[in-house]
Amino acid sequence: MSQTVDRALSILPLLAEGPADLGQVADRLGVHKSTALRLLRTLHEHGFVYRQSDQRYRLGARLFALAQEAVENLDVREIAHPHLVRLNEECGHTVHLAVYEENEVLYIDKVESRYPVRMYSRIGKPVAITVAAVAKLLLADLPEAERRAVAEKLDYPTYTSRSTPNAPAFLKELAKVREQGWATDLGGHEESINCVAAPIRGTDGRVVAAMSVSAPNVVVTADELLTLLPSVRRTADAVSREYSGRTPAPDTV
Amino acid sequence: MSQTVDRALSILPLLAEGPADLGQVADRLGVHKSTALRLLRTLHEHGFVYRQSDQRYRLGARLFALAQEAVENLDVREIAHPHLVRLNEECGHTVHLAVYEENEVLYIDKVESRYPVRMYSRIGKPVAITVAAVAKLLLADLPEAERRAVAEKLDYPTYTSRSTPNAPAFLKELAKVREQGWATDLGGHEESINCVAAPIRGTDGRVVAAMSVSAPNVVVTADELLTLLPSVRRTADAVSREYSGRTPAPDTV
DNA sequence: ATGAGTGTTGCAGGGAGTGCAACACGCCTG
DNA sequence: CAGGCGTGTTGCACTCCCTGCAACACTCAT
Repeated sequence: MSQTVDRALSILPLLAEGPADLGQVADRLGVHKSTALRLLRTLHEHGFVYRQSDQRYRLGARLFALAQEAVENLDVREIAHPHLVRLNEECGHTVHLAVYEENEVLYIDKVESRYPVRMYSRIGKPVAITVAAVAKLLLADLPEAERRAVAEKLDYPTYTSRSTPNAPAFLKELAKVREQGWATDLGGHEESINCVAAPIRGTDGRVVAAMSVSAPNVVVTADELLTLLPSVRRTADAVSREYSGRTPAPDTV
Repeated sequence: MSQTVDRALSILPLLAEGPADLGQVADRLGVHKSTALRLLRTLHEHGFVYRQSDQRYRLGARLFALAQEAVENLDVREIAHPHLVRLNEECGHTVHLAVYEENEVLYIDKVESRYPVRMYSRIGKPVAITVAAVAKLLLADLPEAERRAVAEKLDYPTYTSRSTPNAPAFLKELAKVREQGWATDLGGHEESINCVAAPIRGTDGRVVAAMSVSAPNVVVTADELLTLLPSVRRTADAVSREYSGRTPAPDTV
């Protein structure tokens, strides 16, 4: 919409890949060096990029601080956190909290497993949207039209033999998830990792977030993990109640 | 430098305080609504802001994902992390890693205390720069001129009776820290919390990061905490060695 | 020294962003 | 239901700000 801003913002993901010098930035933006320089300067003044001692640019600290502030302001996260901790204390496995936003699902909170063998994940990382249990719950609740549109647009990488293969299969799975009110991912992302997830709803019943328990099957089998479903659902419901009670106007997140 | 970009970027910290609608954004920027709208649209397209169901804007997920990616790419952090974990296993207290960047010191990694009573802090949060032990180490290593300039410019909030009161006192403290090669914060930020910190150096001997162990004095007295100084220094030195060995060109971070 | 490779700085032209005013919409009130 | 707010949105001229160029400064190699 705004050319200058558009270019400036395009620099950031570019630098996220790693530090780059002026020439590289200019090339990848397709603009003159002097133009890139001025954009970088503006970003620099705001602390969004940082200039290393070797003159190359990389993402700056302010960006990081901003993001932290943003995520801390998410109501659901704040409310859910103690519940996640309690669930973790109860079962010992990794507990995740995720939200949906603009074709992406991402973890906004996490409590680490207390077992030595842990699942790898990180807060802020976009989730494997076609297979993750939390993603299924969040997408299953979208309005029909949007759900179809999103499903069509997605890629369906075959992480494992049990990954969701394509849009129709995904939509079918979403229908099932929507019906039953909970979801699983049994080795669809990583062969040896299983998850079981439940939705968190706002006052209007819309799914605002989803939480899951994940564990590698060297620790517990899929069947054993499924026995945790009731406590996961109980926890999610408790969060829903608290969330609904506290927020007067229901936000999408 | 670039007006449009400048304005657009100013929106982000503004939204970090909380969601805002178009009018509020326009007012605080001092521009016409239509201008603000176009800036917000551009930010939106890049996923930096998100539009809630009530039409208000807040910071978007991409921002968060970007920041995570950025911090994961920091070499020091990657190298230091296992060492921090080991130190935590050894002593049980909260371990922090911090860097300096453009008049700010911020935590880039943290291992939580294993004691029930913990110090509050968060990754990405700017550190109380005039009192924190890690901040002292990072600032003490700046070139004389810059160090003075920064010290003059800072505020000196009196968090407690033992907080650094003003620039001269701070510079004196920095000189001492520089001399001895380690630093402490004994109740300068929170009355009941003590820290002991050591520097991490790059190939050229410049301080690139600092790490600390913190504990409330209900868990250990300041004196007891000081007995950990040798292991903190040992750990920091180990990180320094590994970091120097691995990075061919020394970066400021 | 000499050159290639950087990053940096005026400058003039024109395209891009700006503010205005008018419009569209939802929401409340009488 | 009409009317009146308070929003967010769009078209359109004007002009200002951004752009690309070319020349300059600087640091490394060889």
